[in-house]
Amino acid sequence: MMDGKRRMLHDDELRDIKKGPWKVEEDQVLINHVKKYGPRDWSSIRSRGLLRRTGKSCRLRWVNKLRPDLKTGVKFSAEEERTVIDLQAQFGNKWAKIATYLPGRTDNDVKNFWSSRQKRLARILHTSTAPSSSTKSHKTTKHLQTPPFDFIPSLKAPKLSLSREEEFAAKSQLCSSIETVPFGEVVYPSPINAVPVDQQPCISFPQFPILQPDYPLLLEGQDFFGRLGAPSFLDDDFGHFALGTAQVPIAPSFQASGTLESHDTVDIDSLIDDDFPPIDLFDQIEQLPSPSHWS
DNA sequence: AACAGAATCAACCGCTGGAGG
DNA sequence: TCCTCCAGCGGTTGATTCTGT
Repeated sequence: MMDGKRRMLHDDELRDIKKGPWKVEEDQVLINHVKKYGPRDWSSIRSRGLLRRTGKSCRLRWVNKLRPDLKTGVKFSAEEERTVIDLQAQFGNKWAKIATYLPGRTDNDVKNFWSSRQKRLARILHTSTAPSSSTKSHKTTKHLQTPPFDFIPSLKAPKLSLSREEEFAAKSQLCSSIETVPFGEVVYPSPINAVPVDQQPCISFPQFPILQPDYPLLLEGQDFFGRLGAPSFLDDDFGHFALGTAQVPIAPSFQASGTLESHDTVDIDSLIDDDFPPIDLFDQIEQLPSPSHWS
């Protein structure tokens, strides 16, 4: 419990703290501090009266904005996107860790990129599942029948901080649940079916391979859902994630459409950036059988 | 041109863990 | 051992910019 005097001092300090956008002069002070002392002793900046910012705020400003090696104003390249998606699958939302693999990018950059992507994809899926609520005539949604995506909002990411045992248990549960997915039969290309359980696509999700151009279609389908934000896409629980991974319906859908064969390939870069996810995806989903035909 | 909605960005907040007294 | 301080991290929010209608 603080005594009154110290409490008052604390409140005064709080009142004296400046927040909000940084001015050029403040930046200059901060840069000068770093030049003199290095990127440390952030709280001394305020205690010595140089700035009315908290040490925390100073550090953040330096790390996210003033550091000389930052790629400010440069959009994420396709390669960087791939890296983030891959590493997010490996490490989960460890943005700082992921950022260390991306020169010139901060954890904030990565985090913003990811959340922006999640929002976009969630919106795309939501739009595709609620055609009546949209007044916009979108070429991919206007004909949409009742899509089998009602389960998606209940998806949850695997907790990537799981212990190896927990992860294995979750993976096992995930694989065993595949058979109950309400999309009917699961069709995997035989090479995938041939691999051991713990290497089948439904569970290798967080570790999908470094992508190459002309990657096989069905692995692409798998990767597509990785791109949807695996493993935290729409952020729910791992058990339902089996449904959410939904490489399950996609592969049969592509096959059923008769437009693509399992050995077909797609240009991976076409799935990234502005056109990702491929808008045609929903045309494929559209062709899925209605729930009354599932059994 | 005006507006709405989406996307992006910057900054804050709360929490955690480590170091040091 | 406990307490305090600090650095760092992830989540969230609000402002600004962009884009489509």
